[in-house]
Parts: sequence; C-alpha cells; structure tokens
Amino acid sequence: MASFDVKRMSELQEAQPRAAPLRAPCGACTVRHLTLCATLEEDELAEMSAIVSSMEIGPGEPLFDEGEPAQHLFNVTTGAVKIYKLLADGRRQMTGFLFAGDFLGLANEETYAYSAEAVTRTVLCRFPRRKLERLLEKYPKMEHRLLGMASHELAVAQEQMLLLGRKTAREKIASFLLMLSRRSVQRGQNGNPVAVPMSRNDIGDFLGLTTETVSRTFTQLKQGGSINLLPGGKVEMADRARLEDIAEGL
Amino acid sequence: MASFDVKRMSELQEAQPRAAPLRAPCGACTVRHLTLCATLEEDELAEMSAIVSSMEIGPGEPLFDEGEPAQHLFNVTTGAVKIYKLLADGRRQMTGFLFAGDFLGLANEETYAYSAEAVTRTVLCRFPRRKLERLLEKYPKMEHRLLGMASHELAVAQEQMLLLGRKTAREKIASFLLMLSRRSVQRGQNGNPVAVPMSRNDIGDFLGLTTETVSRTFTQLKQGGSINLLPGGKVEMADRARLEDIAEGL
DNA sequence: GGCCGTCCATGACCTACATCAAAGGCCCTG
DNA sequence: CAGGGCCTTTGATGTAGGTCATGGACGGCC
Repeated sequence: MASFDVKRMSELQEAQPRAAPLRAPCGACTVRHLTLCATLEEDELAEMSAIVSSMEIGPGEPLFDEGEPAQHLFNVTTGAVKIYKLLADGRRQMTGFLFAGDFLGLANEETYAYSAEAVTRTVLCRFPRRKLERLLEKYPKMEHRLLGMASHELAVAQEQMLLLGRKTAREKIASFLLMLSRRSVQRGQNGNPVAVPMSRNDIGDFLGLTTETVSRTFTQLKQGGSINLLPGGKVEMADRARLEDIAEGL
Repeated sequence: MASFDVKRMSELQEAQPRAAPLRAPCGACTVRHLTLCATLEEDELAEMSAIVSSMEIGPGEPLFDEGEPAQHLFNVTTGAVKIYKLLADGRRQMTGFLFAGDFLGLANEETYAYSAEAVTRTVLCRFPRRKLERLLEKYPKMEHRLLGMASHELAVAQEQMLLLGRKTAREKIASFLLMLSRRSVQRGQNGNPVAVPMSRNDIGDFLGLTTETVSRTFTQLKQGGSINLLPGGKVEMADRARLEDIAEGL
C-alpha cells in the first residue's frame, strides 16, 4: 500500500498536465445522462469542461481519505470505487460501491466524511470544489439535480441500514447481488451474469459480515440452485425470483 | 394500532381547518435557525407562512407510511419522531429519530421511502410538496440550504452504517447516548442528564439489537460506572470520556 | 516455468447476541 | 388504592455468524 501511495502522490500532482489531452471531453461523455451533467445545455457543458479534468487510478489506489480537506468532487466514468469508514482498531464499513455515472465527494464539512479507493482500474472526472460551487450558484437547476441525487442516495442509505441491522447473511448476499444487477442494467450493462469485481473481503465489509461468511453463503446459494459462480468474478442468477424472495426475507 | 389509524385519518383530514389558528407562526418560530427556513428574509418567510400549516400528533400515532404518496414535507417543531422501514415478516429498522428543527419527508420518488411515527407528543410544520417545490424553484438559496441538510443527513447515515455493521452492542449504546446528547445540546437543551424518550424496543430497532440486549447493555454500562439511569427516561453520563472511548471502539 | 502473495473455500470450534420465559415496576384508570 | 396493561429487567438456553486454521487456485513476476 505504501508504494501505491507514492505512486499516487505523483499521479495526483501530475494530473492537471496529464489530463490535458482528456480535457473538454464532456460533449462525448458516454455516461452523462446518468450524472450531474445530465441537465446541461451546450454552453453550460462548455463551462463544465473548463473546470473538469480527467484522471485514472488503478485497483487498490486511494482517491482520498476520511478527514482530508475536501477539495475535489468526482464522477466515475468507468470502473468501480469503494467508499468506507474505519474504526480505530481497523474494523471497516463500506458505505458504498460506485460505478460509472456515480458521484462522490459531496461534503457538508470542509473535510471528506469517508475514504475512497479504486476497486478496478477507474477513470474519473474531477471537479475543483470551489469552482463547481460557483457553477452550482450560477445554474440552480444543477443544484436541483444534485439535490435529487443526494436524496436518492439517502433512500439507498436507508435501505442499507435495513440490510445491516435486520437481515441475515443469506438475505444480505441475495440483496447485494440483486442491487449489483439492477445498477449494472441502469448503466446499460448485462444484468444477469452480473459482474462482481470486488473481493469477498470487500463484500463482507459492505454487508457487515466476515470474508468466511460471505464465501460460505455464496456456496450455500449455489448449492441451493439460486446462483452459479462463473469464472472472472461473474455470478449468474439462476433463479432470480427466488433471490428476490430471499432478499425480502420471505 | 388499528384504532390509532382511525383516529389518525380523521385528524389528517381535519388538520387544515384545525391548524388555522396556528397559521403564519413562522416569524415566531423558535427553531427556525435549525431548519430549512433559517436563510429566509421577511418577505420570503411570509411566503412560507402562506403554505405551511401546523399539526400535532400523540405518541405512537403515524405521520405517514412507507409507499404512501409523498404529498407533504414536515419540520418537527417540538417532540420526537421515529422513521423506519419494515421487512415483510415485521422486522423493523429505525433509520432515524427526529427532534425539533429536523426535516422529514424528502422523497425522490412519488412515494415515501419510509414510515414515520410520533415518539412523544409532537408538533410539526407541514408543507404541501408541490407548493414547497415551487418555492424552492423561486428561491435557489432555499434549495441550496436543503442540499446542505441532505448531505449532512448522508454523513449521519454513513456513520450509522458503520455502527450497524461493525460496532458491538456496548459500542452501539454508547454511541447512541452520545448522539442524543450532542443533538440535545444543538437545539439548546441539556446535554448531560440526557432525555431518552423512546422505548428500549425502539432503541433496539435503531441499533440493530433486541430489547433485551439494549436493557442488559444499559445495566452493564451502569454497573461499570459510565452512566446512571434516572427516573423519567433520563440518563446521566457519569463518565463521558469513557463513553466516548467505548463508542470509538477503544 | 517456478515462486510468492493474495484470494477463496472449507472445516472445527467459540462467543455475542438472540430467543424464550418469568417476574417486578410504573402508570393509567376506575 | 386496587387492578391491569405495558415496559423493563433478569435468567437460562440456543444459534448465527465470528474466529482460527488449513489447503487449493489463481495470477504476477523474475
């Protein structure tokens, strides 16, 4: 991890110049309809292009850490990011997995409330916070859109609290696979053999379980005929209706 | 509960006329600095007054249910409200307790994402959703304020996920008491013998525990000298520093 | 192509919390 | 102030999932 940090610092510092060739790509953005930028007109998009820069990080590389000054906001273009909080002794709770189109870094305080790290190779759009805020002031409909996204996040967070506080391991895993599948479809990818790019350990930290329990539960669902584990980290949902029932506690 | 429902329906229908005497109290609102209305000027406040009505519900009475059309937004004036989600078999997860100054009913979809019910006798301001939306359009700084509130809620939700997924019963109860205390201070009330108006069962459903575990953990903390249970549902934090340590997992 | 590190799976055992049961205490009401 | 309901506390017991330990599969790298 330490070696990654070194690499990362140089990357972050270089990001501005290196990103230059990638500047002003907003017009060609393939996930714009999913993002904050969905509502923008031509000229507004140009203003966004002017403040945004693109960057890329590899698996396991941190994007920012909890408590760090929140100087940028990000939008995932391709790949996957995990966000999490830690306790003093190292216990970790993932609070979300983010994919293409997802927004992160929104901070009410001056510092980030959570850490963020790449799961796979990930490309992001980076917005300087101050500049984005100025744009939000200028275009209230962007702020409106952002409010919509935030309140959606809030609903997702409440669903996750229900999962963490009240669901069994089986129900948690079933819910998790269904969520991944739904989100995969949302961004136009295949919903059924669903890509599960994160490790068992990451999944455990997302669902409030251990690696072992996640693993056992996968095999249990497989033996029950609900899923099949395919190579390359894909999971086939052999009986989706059954999974839906399990996820709801039926 | 069924009898409450009957009572409630009639109350909701009557609310408009009954609320009339309480109309236009925004100028005198004692919790305005905590609310959505904090940023408003005289004339804007008058516009708020024109669309808001006041209402009151007693302990255990529902405010709305998950899935119901989201026609109103609310601001708690006095009292306490619990919001929660249910699984099919009745398992319940509280997703929050709301006090004076707190806002609820924000819904991205057309329906409420959770149910809300009074914990104590509670007075609320009620805003028709459509009318409030029109006002938000007119006054972007109100929407800005709302975004700030929503992103604060998001940070709180993430903290709660950490609690639900990774903390022990002891740590959960300590965190809970500290949170109640902090919020009590925020709205200008006494932070140390802290009021705990909700039942052990409600606390359990908030922390992902059973009534019995909540009760046992309270007595354990009491015997450890960290807290004292006072009559009237108050808890004295005898050793706050120790509670802070417990809450952080130290 | 062999080595090493990481991830995943599985087994044996353990524990924190749930469940089941029962007995006070408190408040309301008649 | 007696009775009843609800909430809380406490005890005895059960179990889902955690912990610890091992081996196998996969993938990167010299």
